[in-house]
Amino acid sequence: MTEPLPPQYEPKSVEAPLYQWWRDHRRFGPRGRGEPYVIMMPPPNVTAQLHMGHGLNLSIQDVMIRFERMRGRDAVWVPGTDHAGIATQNVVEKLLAKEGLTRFDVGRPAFEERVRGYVAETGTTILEQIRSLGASCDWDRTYYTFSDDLSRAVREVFVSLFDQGLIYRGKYIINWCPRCLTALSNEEAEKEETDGKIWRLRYPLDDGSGEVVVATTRPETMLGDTGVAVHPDDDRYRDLIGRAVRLPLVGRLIPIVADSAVDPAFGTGAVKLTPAHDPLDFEIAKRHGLEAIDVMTPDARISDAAPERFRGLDRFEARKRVVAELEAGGLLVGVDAHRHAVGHCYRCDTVVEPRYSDQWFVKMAPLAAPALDAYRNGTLTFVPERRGVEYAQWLEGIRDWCISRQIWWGHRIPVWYCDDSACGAMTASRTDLDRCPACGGAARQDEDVLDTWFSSQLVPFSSLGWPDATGDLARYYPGHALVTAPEILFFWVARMIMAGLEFRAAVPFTTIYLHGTVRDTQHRKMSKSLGNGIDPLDVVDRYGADALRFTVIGGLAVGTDVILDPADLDTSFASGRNFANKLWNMGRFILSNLDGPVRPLAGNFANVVGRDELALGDRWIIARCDAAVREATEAFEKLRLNDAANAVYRFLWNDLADWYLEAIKPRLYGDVPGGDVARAVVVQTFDVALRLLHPVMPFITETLWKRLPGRPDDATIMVAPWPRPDHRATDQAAVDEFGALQDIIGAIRSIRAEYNVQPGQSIRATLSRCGPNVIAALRQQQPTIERLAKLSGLIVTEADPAGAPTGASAVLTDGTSLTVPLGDLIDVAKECTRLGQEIARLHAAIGNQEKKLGNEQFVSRAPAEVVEKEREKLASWRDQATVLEGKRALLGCPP
RNA sequence: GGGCGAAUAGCUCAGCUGGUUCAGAGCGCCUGCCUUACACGCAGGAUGUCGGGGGUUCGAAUCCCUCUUCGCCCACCA
Repeated sequence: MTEPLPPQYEPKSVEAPLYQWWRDHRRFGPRGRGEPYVIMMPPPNVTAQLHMGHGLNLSIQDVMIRFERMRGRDAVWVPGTDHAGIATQNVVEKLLAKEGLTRFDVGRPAFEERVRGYVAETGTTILEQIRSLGASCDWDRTYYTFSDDLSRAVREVFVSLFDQGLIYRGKYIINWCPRCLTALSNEEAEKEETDGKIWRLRYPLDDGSGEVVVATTRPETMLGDTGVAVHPDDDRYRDLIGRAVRLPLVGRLIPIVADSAVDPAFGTGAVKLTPAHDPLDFEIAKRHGLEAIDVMTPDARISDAAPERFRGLDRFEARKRVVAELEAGGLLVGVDAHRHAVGHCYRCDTVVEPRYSDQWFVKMAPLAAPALDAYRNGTLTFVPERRGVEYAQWLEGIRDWCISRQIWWGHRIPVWYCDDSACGAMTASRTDLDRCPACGGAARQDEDVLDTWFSSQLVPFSSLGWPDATGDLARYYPGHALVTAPEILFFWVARMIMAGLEFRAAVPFTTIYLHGTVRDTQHRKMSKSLGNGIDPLDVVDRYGADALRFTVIGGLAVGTDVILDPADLDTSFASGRNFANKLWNMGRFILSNLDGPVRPLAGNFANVVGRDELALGDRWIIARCDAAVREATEAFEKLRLNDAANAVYRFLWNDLADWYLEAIKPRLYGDVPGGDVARAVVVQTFDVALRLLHPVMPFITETLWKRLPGRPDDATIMVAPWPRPDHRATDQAAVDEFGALQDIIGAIRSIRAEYNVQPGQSIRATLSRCGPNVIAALRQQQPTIERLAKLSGLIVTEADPAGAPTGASAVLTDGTSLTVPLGDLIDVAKECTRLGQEIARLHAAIGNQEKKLGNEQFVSRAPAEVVEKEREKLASWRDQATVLEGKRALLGCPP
């Protein structure tokens, strides 16, 4: 690794050897050292390749991990799991396509084996992809839905909850996806505001003496009506309670019941009851002993329970047909537009059908209570904070969790039923059964599988060897942070917390960092189906992992979305790409100028090189570097990763590269003495900056850092100590003096540009009215000023600029007067205008300031400090204006 | 319908506890430079009634109210 750096920054040639080296050395970080710091790895999508969301997620996590490791903690990733939701569905569909199968070709156990194999295969690839982003995960196994550990844990948990009576089975209205042919949890049925209609239907009384008008948004369900409900206090219907109506189209006689769940103000105040297809109807019907008639097949066609002419019709077809027939029969009173929330399947977006069905549930209230406490007592920290409110609200209103699914992959429910109907025992078991434990007869396992999140919620401990409580579990549980997208706050995060509290008596992590979504310029979520995605590996290929990481981290305020333009990668990733290149070239420049002796600095910036040997620029860059250490450290600690990244960026580019490196060139080249000190300082500050930046840009920083002098071959920045602030570096005088120098150089450069002075053309400048205390300092910096402002000569004088030659001029904030004689380049009229504008600007500011200070209220009420500062400002501006007016007079400008 | 955010340069966004980094950054734009680390660069520059209106305050991009517009979460009013 000691060959000279290639002149061109080539991401691949930087990343490939390091990646290999990290892997060979298994040196991503310490193991078993210090206090552990654990980040839960969210589900990597094993279906094909990472998407930009993963790129973002992995970058954030890796920054946190690397930061902690450098601070001496044993930071690890706990492998997450691929869940059987959208991701595994994709896996399965790919597998089916690959093997030319249809979903019904395969028996469950055999099929699970194949899924398992495929996942293991692609999982390895995904690991490689994850690492190519620079992610320092040092685990080498995949942990997926069908791993044996997880299967064991699932049974353990299921049986435990079952034995406590927290899992039960029953017939309830659940959300049903007619396309996936399975039950869904409430969370999986995504509500979407939809413009629909509400129909008012006429139901005649059985004796023809009148009618009830009911309102419905799903008229087709009337085929399954078994009653009509009204509010008991509703005067309009009081007399009808207990009577019966003749259900149109079907002819069934159904009762009118009174129930306070009915809102008399909504619709017509009368609700048709379809207990098999609506949760509220179901509740009401249960209270009144009404039958539930399921009029739909699993794929949402009208079933045999309905009159023959409707059978087999799709639900939406049936809706039209029912409405048409009612209208024809004069039974349609009216129809209104109605906006309401309709559930959609989160996997396939099909409209969910509420369906009466026999399913398994988890009783959530007892599990939710401790999880809510953990938030309220401050154990859990959400970043950003407001997500905690969502978390709490969800837990407060939590409903029982439907965990059974009728899909053809997943963990089977570990319950066995006795074949003998006389026995009828139902047994939950950790091991497979073939006989009924009660009567010894044949037993068969429940056909349904568990909601994927039932297993996913166990990952924080199941992946650490649970139920074995020693080893990794003892060391790494409870963990610390989870970084994920807010979409799965309820699906996954909340449930992991509940499961952790229930089975390990501790929350699995205390910090929950919820990052934003990656979107395109139209603010649409990036997705494969829309084709607006950015493949992070493509970005890595073009610009490098460091550029990708810097772009997303630097442009990411906590909890906000990241907007990237898939059509213009060059622009989207420009900040990271440019910075990577800049850093590379800074490294090349510094490393190629270390030929002379480099004296080490002890500690961060201390004094093997004596303080009196340091030049102003040295003291300044050391102070700036120390400030960057403080800023970056604080920002990382607060998880304000963008602030941290940008703080280091500013230090490296705006301070180190733009000013310090330029300032020390003569010393480095040996034109002036002090090269060894300059080398010591530049190595030291660059080293510190590389370490600060390493969490964000691991590859370039490692590559450059390893080549700094005095590094053993196997040294790695990954475990280099995190820079600490050093009070000895603080040097306000140097910051002020160097700042003045920057102002002077800036003013001269402005004049050069203003008058189009060609770079080759040498000019002179005069600084006058310098205070006696700064004049010595300025004279010392004269060569630096001349160099950076491209002057052929600089006169520094205490005198007033009286009699100064004609030239362009400016005044600095401390009242120093700058004059640049330009000979025939000068345009007196232009200069007069320029000065006039500047003076006008100052007068305006002076006017405002006088008004402000003339305000008795301000002077008496504002803190003395503030008032004093404002006075100083005013004095300085007046002084500047006076100087400029003098210059104007000298030029003979018209007043 | 309930809860919560956001609106700042052409674009994407910082601006944390009201007052010296208060109007900023990156990209884009304009002018001049291939200055031997870097043209993915250097130097200089332009651009904003900080969404509208009101209030609190000596002082508001920042705090309060209100309106407008977007967004997120939740919700069995059929």
